[in-house]
Amino acid sequence: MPELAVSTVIFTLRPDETGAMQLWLPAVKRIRSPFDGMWALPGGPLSEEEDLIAAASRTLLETTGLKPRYLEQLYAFGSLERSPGGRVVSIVYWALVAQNEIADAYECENVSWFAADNLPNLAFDHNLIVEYALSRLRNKMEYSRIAHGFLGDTFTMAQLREVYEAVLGRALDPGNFRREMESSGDLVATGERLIGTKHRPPQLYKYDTSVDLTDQGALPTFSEHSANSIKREKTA
Amino acid sequence: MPELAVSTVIFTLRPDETGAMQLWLPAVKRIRSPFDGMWALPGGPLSEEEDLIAAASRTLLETTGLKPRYLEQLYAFGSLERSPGGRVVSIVYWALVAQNEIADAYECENVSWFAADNLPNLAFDHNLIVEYALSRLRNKMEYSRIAHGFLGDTFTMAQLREVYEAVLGRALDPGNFRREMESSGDLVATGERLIGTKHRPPQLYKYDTSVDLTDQGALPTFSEHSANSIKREKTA
DNA sequence: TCAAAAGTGTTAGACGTACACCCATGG
DNA sequence: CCATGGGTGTACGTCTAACACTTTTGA
Repeated sequence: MPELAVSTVIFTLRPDETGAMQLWLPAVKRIRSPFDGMWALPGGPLSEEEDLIAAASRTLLETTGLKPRYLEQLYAFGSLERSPGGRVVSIVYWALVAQNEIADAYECENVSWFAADNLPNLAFDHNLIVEYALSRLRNKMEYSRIAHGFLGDTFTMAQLREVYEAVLGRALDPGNFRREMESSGDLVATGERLIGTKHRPPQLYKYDTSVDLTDQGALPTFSEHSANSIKREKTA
Repeated sequence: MPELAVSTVIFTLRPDETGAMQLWLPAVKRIRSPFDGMWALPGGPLSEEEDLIAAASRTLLETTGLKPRYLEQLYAFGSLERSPGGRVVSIVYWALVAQNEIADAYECENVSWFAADNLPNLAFDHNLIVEYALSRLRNKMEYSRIAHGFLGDTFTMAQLREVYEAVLGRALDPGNFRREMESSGDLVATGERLIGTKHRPPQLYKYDTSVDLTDQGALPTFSEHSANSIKREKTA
């Protein structure tokens, strides 16, 4: 019977040299065959007494020291050729974590973070999997409110917009973006302002977690921070 | 290690008493514990030497005698409680077949078709799975061209519209629908007309299979009849 | 000639996009 | 008072929904 594993693509945003936000993800170094020494997505075999999402969440905790702000199943990969030396079916999840929550302690010899657009050759079909996770992330960014998975509990409109811009890879009109977000009903102004900027102090917002719709499919509900919400999805 | 199975939700459209199209799907009668005697989604354990999608396709062939016109992975279900008596992880696919292709021979004591909105209690969590498959079908109907998975090679604009109306559960404006479909570039007029109606004979169309885009994720490509195509997805 | 569906035309409103402009703060 | 981003106003083009209307067939 085929072996069953769970892996997770974990995204966060980090500023690059110019200050622009960029997607990063962690990989772990393999310490046995096949692909010994190569970087791979964090994960491992599914144990008998563990839920799929629990396995993904545990993997994430072990790799980053974090609880995810968003976690969703991506796809089950099971083609015959994907693992030399033995059939493996991998159920892959993808997750968002906030940059400011990442414990530096977890950056070590066996765990390393890479820019998503500058990955090394990964083990197995993991480069393909990351590409697919990226497309899902970008797609979902357009119609759901997952963006705050990258952010702290409060944030300015500009910070929120930077998340969208980094993920979608294009500039957005600040005025239109503001109106769109405000009319969505998902945001609540905290009344406080961010001070210390060298310009007009921006309003701080948080997400409205009171009205937390789940998907129409009513299925992969994840609510670590009530992160989920769906209007409609356009996927593959 | 958990057992690994593949199941498939197979949709087709049948006219009800009033002539309106309705979604139907086949179930198979279980002949062993657990849930002995209950109806369940067609499927079975994944063998060592079989691709996931091949297993789904085989299941479908055994149940309906058909090759699917559309086939896509739905979700991997793996909660601990879903199968009394032993952990089972099910990777579920969903499929579309054309009504006129279904061989009646496959309707027997152990395989029966049900209206999707009038299902019996199914084994395991299969009612939940069908609900999820339905939401995915409805959602995907709005932005992709899967509709012809229910139809023969040629069809009239009205037949195509009936598919949309049945799946989405609402009436669509014939004029606007026509323009939308024509401007999509996916349809080609065959030049022939359907005769024998008691009104003006409608144009017959087929799908343009020359321009067959795959999804942006570039992943679950299925092209039994070049059925795939994606613009954007909105899902859970 | 009538019914019924095929197929075309037209219009009003919603919505997205672009961009001009004022506001509030630090330096 | 200037630079900078925060925040607001507005107008134009496109898309969509609604519906009137003409066309072509069978009966």
